[in-house]
Amino acid sequence: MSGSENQNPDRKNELVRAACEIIALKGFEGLRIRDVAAQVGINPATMYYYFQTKEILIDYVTDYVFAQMDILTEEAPGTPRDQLHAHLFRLYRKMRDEPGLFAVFAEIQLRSGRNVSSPKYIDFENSWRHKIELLLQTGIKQGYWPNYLDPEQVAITIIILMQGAGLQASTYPRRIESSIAQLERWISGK
Amino acid sequence: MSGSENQNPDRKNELVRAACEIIALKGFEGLRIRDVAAQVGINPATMYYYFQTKEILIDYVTDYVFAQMDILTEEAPGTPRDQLHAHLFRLYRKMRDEPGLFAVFAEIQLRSGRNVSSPKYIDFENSWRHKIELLLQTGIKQGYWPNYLDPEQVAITIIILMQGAGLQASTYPRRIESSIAQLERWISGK
Amino acid sequence: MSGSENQNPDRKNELVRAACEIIALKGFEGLRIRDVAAQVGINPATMYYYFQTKEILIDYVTDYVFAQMDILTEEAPGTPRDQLHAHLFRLYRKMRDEPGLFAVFAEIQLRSGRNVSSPKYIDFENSWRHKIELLLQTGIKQGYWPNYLDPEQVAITIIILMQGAGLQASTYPRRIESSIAQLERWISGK
Amino acid sequence: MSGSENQNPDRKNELVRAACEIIALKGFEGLRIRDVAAQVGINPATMYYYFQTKEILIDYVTDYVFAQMDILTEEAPGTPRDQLHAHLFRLYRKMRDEPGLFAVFAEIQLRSGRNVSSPKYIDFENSWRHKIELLLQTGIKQGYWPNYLDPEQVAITIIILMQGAGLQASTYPRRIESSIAQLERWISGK
DNA sequence: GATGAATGAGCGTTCATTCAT
DNA sequence: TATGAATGAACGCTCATTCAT
Repeated sequence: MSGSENQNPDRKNELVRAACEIIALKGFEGLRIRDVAAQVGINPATMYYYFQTKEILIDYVTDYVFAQMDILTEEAPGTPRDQLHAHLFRLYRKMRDEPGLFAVFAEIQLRSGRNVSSPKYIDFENSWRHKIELLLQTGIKQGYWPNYLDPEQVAITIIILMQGAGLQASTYPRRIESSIAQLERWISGK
Repeated sequence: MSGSENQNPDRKNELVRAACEIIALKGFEGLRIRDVAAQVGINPATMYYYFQTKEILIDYVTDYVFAQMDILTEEAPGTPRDQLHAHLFRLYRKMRDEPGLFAVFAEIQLRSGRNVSSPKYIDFENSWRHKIELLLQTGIKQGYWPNYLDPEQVAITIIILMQGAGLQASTYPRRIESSIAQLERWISGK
Repeated sequence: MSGSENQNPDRKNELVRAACEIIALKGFEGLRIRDVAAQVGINPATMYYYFQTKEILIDYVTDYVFAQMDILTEEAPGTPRDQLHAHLFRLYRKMRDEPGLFAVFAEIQLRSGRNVSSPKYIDFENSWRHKIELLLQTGIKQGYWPNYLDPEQVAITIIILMQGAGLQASTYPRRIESSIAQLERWISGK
Repeated sequence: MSGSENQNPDRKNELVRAACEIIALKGFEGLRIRDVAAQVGINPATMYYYFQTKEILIDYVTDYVFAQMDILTEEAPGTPRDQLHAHLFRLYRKMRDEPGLFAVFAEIQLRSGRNVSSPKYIDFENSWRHKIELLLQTGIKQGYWPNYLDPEQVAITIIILMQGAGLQASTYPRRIESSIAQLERWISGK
C-alpha cells in the first residue's frame, strides 16, 4: 500500500537517463518502455515498479532535463556583463557537449505546447526569463549596457534564440557559438 | 503508364492537410492513419490508395509544409531593408495565423535531426539562409546596413531565432512580433 | 444481367495461365488477385469482369490444369505395353518441361483433400485410374504382362507414384525418369 | 542468459500442435495466428511471446512434423527384409492414424519446393533415403533381395511412392496399405 | 525488487470485392 | 470492357500494462 516510496534511487535515475537517451535518438515518437528496460538490462515489467505509467516516466524525464538545465539558474561572479556572458557560454558548452539533452528539451517543449494544461515547462521558462531580466536590469542600472534596452524584450529574445539553438545543437554546434557572440555584441551596442 | 501517380490531387491534398492538423495537435507521436481518414470521412484503407505507407504520407506532409513556407523565398519590392522587413513580417504573420504549421515544422526539424539520411530539411534551410545572406550582402554594399555585419553570421542568427519563434508560435505569438522588431533594430545598428 | 457470357476467351485464358504461374511460384497461400491482374497488365477490378470471385478463378485454374493433363487420356498406338510406356513417358516429359503445372496440381490435390465436397479432383483421378486399369487388363489378357498382376492395385500404385513424382517435379526431374523405368520393369516382371 | 529460449515448453508445444491441426484442416493458406490462439484458449498477443513471427511458428511446425516422422529413422530388429517391412508398415500405420500429419508434411514439401533456400526438408529427405539405401544394400549383400536391384534407385522410388501416399492419407488410407504390399512384392521379386 | 506469462486495445497494412463511370 | 476510387473485414504484430510468484 505505502510500499512504493523507498525505491533504489540510483536504479530509478539510471532508467530516467536511459529513457532520455532513447528520446534524444528517436523522439517521444520512438520511446518504448521495453527499450528503456532493455538498455538497463531489466525486465519491462520491472519498469512498473519504478514508474506506474509511461506518462509518469516522461514526467521524471522532464524533471531530469530541467534539473540538468540548472546551469541556467547557477550564480556566477563578476559584473552583470560577465554573468550574462558566463550564462550564455555555459549554455553553449552544454549544447555542444550534450546535444541530446536539448533534443529532449525541444521535444518536451513541443509536447507542452500541445497539452495546454502542463505548467511545468511554462514555470521553467518563466523563472529563466526572470533571471535574465534581473541581470539585464542590474547591468543597465550600473551602466554596463545602454539604457535604451528593454530588459523584458531582450530576455525573451535571448530565450527564443536559445530555443532555436537547442534545435540545432546536434546538427550544427559551431553555429551556436558564433550566434551567441553576435547576440552579445548586439546587446552591448556592438 | 505504369500508373501510380494519377490520383485525384484534391483528395490527396485534403488528406495531407488533415494529417498536418493532427500532427500539429498531437505530434508525430500521436499521428494515426485511422484518425487522418476519419477527419476526412473516408475508410482507413483508402489512405493506402493515396499513400503506400505512413512514412510516405509523412513525406508528403513535409513537402506540404515546406511549400507553405514559400513566403520565405517570395520576392518583395523595395530596398534590401524593406525586403528583409517584409520577409520577417510575413514570417511573423504566418506564425500568428497558422501556428500549427510551425509546430509541424518543428516536429519535422527534430525528426530530421534524428534521421541522418534525410537531406530535405537541410536543403530547405540552406536555400533559406542563402536568400537572407544575399539580401544582407546587397544591403550592406548599398549602405543600408553597417558594413561590419557578417552576412553569413547574421543570416544564421536570424534563422535560429525564427526556429525558436516557431516553437513558441502556438503559445506566445505576441512575443515573436516584438522579438522580430528587436532583431531588426539590432541589425540596423539600433 | 445476361451480359457476362461473351467475354474474350483469350484474355480469360491468359488470366488463368497467369494465376497458374503464380500458384506454381507461391502456392494458393500466395495467390493474390492483384498480382494476377498485374502480370497481365490490367486493373484488378477488371478481374471481376471475368471471374466473379477468387474462388471461381481457382475453379478455372483447376479446369485448366486438368485440361493440360489430357496427356493422361490421350490414346496411343501399339501394344498395351507400348501404350502404358507412352503414357508414363508423356507424363514424365510434362513433369520435366512444366514442373510448375505439377506443383499446382499438387496444391489442388491437397486443397481437395480438405474440402470434402469437391468432386472435381476425385472424378479426374477416377477416370485416370480407369484408363490405366483397362490398359492393364487388356495387356494381361493378351499376355503382355504376367497374369498374377491385380490391375486395380497396380493402377492405384502407379497413380500414387505419379502423385509423389509431381511433388518432386520442380526439384529433381531426373529422379522421376528412373523411377518410372523401375516401375515399368517391375510391372513387366523385371 | 540473453533470455529468449526459456518459455514453458508445454505451452509452446501445445501451440505448435494446434497450428499443425489447423494447417492439416486448411493448409498454410488458411493458417491464422488468431485461430491457433483461439484453439488453445489464449489471447492472440500471447502467441508472440512464444513465436516472434508467424514464420517462426511455421518453422517450429516443420520441426515438429519432422520429429513426428522419427518412425522413419527408428531401428527395428530382424532381417533387412523384416526391417524394411517394419519401416513401411510403421509409415502406413501413421498415415492411417494421423493423416493430418501427412497433409502438413505435404504442405511443407510444396513450400520448400518454392523457397529455394530452405534446406530443412532436403536434409530430412536425404537422411531418410540414406537409411533405406543402407537397408537395401545390406539385404542384397545378405541375399534377401535379388542383386540386380539398384539400392539408390529403389530407395528413391520408395520415397516418391510414400510422398504420393501422404497426399492420399486423409482420403484413401486403404489404398496405401495395398500399395505398400504391392511394392514389397516387387522388391522381393514377387 | 524482479520476472515470466499473459492480455486488451489498437495500429499499419492487406485484400477481396464493389460501383459509378 | 475497363478503370479509379472506395470499402469492410481481417490480419500480423506492437505495446502499455497487469499479476501471481
